[in-house]
Amino acid sequence: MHSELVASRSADPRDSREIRESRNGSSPHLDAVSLGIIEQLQEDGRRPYAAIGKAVGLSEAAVRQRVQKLLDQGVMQIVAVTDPLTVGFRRQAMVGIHVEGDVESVADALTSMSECEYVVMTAGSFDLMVEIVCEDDDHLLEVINKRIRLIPGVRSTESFVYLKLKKQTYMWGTR
Amino acid sequence: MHSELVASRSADPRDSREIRESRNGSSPHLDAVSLGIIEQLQEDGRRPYAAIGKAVGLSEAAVRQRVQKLLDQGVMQIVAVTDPLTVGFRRQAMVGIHVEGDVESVADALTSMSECEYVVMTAGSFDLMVEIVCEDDDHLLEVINKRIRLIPGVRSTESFVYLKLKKQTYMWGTR
DNA sequence: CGCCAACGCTGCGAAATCCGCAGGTCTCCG
DNA sequence: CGGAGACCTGCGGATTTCGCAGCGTTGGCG
Repeated sequence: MHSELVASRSADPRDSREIRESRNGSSPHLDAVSLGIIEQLQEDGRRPYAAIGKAVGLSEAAVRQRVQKLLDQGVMQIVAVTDPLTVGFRRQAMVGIHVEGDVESVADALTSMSECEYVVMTAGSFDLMVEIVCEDDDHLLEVINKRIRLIPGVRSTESFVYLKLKKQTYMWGTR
Repeated sequence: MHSELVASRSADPRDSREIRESRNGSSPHLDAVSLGIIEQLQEDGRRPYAAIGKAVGLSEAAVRQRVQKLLDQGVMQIVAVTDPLTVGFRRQAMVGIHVEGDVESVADALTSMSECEYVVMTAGSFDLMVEIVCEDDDHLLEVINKRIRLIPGVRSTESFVYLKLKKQTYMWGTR
């Protein structure tokens, strides 16, 4: 929690916009303060705005506005996460997919399936990796054989059924 | 508040404890009400307790106590999640691991590494799958070659570098 | 150069939420 | 029967959230 983000000079929040952190060069420009806010919320998604403000050096209202914007922009979401196996979804699997043709369209088809929790395009022996959450074996079998394999462009798949989730964190930057 | 004799079944929250949902047979017993609470918080991690209470049929205080317990027990956590690529972590990869000997001990070693975001034991051609979040290529290379491969029991690894995260949700049960 | 709109932060009451606690019910034992 | 434990409700007081007005800075433009 002692994030020394705010050093001497940049004590004034208004400087932060111009800092242009070297690490992020991607789409939505996130300055050090927003990163700090995200970090706070990764530790506790319900932390009060005032407490976050104290940690990053901003007023309560400013934090609230920033959080709202981050949420609206889709940069982050504040949610409850669980181990699905604990909550009653008994079968989970990671599925690697080989694609021929347009990878993106296959990815989109997978994205629209509610059982696909996580879809990512990769480099390596698979073109796509998908995490699937199901109620039971029948459900899993149906999803893989009767739905995923029928998507145009899917050449073959390989499944890795989850036996035990050992770790699941959301604390980037906190380390 | 006399005990409404036949309150249309399970309208009384106290019934829920005995229902013993058939779907979950796992460790911490989650009844239908707690599942409902989790569902609410998966939609919005900051939803007020009173609103959740109204949705699941419980008082504000009761919801608060349940949420606290779920948090304490580690059944769920309320956090901000982002696309790491947006937040400045430029290299991410899924790594499949072949293990000889005790899988659990290798899993524990991986779990203690801060770069490992997600560790799961699987059935299939890999024994373990790990998601790794890094700052850049050098960092990723170091983690894979100089740390993971040196863990006793790791026979070989295969990496899938992330090109693009297409979907990421936390809405089990909401569907 | 000066004007003005856009943006982001602060400060401040009012309203809503959170929090701790006392009290009641039900169940499970010895 | 009596008591411990689990869980819920209700209720004030403390805290937080929310909306809005005000202000300084930035950047476009005549």
